[in-house]
Amino acid sequence: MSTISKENYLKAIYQNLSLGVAATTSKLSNDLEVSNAAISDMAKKLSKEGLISYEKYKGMVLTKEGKKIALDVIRRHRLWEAFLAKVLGIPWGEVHNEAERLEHHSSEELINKIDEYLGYPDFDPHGDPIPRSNGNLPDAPKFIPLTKTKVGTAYKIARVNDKNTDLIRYFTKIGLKINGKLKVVDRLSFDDSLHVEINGRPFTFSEKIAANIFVNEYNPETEK
Amino acid sequence: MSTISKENYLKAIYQNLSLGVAATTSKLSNDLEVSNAAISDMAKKLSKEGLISYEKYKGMVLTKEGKKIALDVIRRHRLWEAFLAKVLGIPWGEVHNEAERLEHHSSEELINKIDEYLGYPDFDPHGDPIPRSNGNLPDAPKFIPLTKTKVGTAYKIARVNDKNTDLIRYFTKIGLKINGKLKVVDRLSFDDSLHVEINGRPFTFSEKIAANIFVNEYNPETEK
DNA sequence: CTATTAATTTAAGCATGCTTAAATTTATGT
DNA sequence: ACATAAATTTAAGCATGCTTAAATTAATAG
Ligand SMILES: [Mn+2]
Ligand SMILES: [Mn+2]
Ligand SMILES: [Mn+2]
Ligand SMILES: [Mn+2]
Repeated sequence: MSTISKENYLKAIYQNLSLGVAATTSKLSNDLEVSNAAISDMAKKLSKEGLISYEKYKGMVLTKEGKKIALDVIRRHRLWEAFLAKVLGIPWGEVHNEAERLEHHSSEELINKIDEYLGYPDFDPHGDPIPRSNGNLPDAPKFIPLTKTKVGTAYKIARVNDKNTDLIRYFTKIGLKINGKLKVVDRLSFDDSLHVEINGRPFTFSEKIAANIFVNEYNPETEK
Repeated sequence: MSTISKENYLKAIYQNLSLGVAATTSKLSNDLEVSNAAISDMAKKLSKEGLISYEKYKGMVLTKEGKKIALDVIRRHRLWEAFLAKVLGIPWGEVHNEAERLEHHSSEELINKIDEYLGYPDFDPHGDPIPRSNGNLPDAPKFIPLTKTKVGTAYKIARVNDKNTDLIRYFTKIGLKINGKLKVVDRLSFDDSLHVEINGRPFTFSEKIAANIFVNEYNPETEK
């Protein structure tokens, strides 16, 4: 049977794998903030239930069934984020934490109602794609982290990491938002910090911040 | 610390006491669908935490602190019910089950946003009063169960039991709704079943159904 | 008042999901 | 290749919230 804990493990495994990161014991231990022993323990259970494939000392991979559950949790999470932001005006930096709990406690009917209410959105407030009820992900333009951008080029914000409230509050403060424009002015080789321009105003991002912002090349044609 | 289980126990105790029913082991065992032993067990814990006062073989009573938590859970429950019904159009018979889970997983900020969004409503979709954030209950006209009504008199529906989806679906089907009008036509002494009229149409309610509908005397002055 | 029944509590045990500490396996540097 | 370090698993144990079965207390009928 699927429990809250199992849903969270499957989600964490999926999110690592989808970023090309191996779902190892220590990585998941770090992500889920539980001991390595807890991960090992749960790996056995999930494997026995056919939700992951797992061999001792190797990482974990989701089975078809496990992936289905993971995507469904992510769907519920992102729809809640979108819904809370849109209907209640909860800031995009705060919705993640609410969704983190609600995602485990909403019926399929409720989630589908939310989906319908929002007009079947493709993306959540942070630019993350919302899995459809059939388990498919909407097509999305490939984006790159700000750390891999070219100096002197303009970009469009496609996605930000949604997990840190403070960081997103800062984004709001400086006018950085999804689909907004950002120009990369300079990159300091000393620490890879980045000088950028948003709405004509200059800001400096540490490499760590830049790694949490994802962009596409800016195409003036598609803008108004 | 307060957990989901403890919130449910406190809520069940409150709801019994507020109906004048003693919160005994067997009553709570029945309400919460767990064994008597589980109730006894939890009673000790809640008592130790100062949330109820409890003596073996006597019933349980909420302390001030316990009552505060109970009212807060009920507040969250009823605001969720009202919100889901209003925003997503979820039928009033279905919202209870959703709220039963969401009530344990929403931050105070979220609940207050919902409250604000709804314009600080006094009642939920079933006519139950919504505790305010300060723990007060809104003033409400006292109502009586349909079983205690007088034959030949018209009443206004004030509240229905929200716990049975099928029953409420039936109410919807026959046009019975909160603030709607209902006339008591006859009561059969054989089984205390009730003949009523709603929108000019006749229906018969068993005593059990009648016990789950609460009304005030109908006052044509206050109606349009 | 007492015998029987009903209600409640106690006892023992189980599943889940954690923990820390010890043991084991794998990876790495020389 | 081999010693050491890092990662992982195993072992033992704990808290929560249940269960069933046995023991105890309270209520009730005669
Ligand atoms: Mn999120
Ligand atoms: Mn998001
Ligand atoms: Mn309800
Ligand atoms: Mn209700």
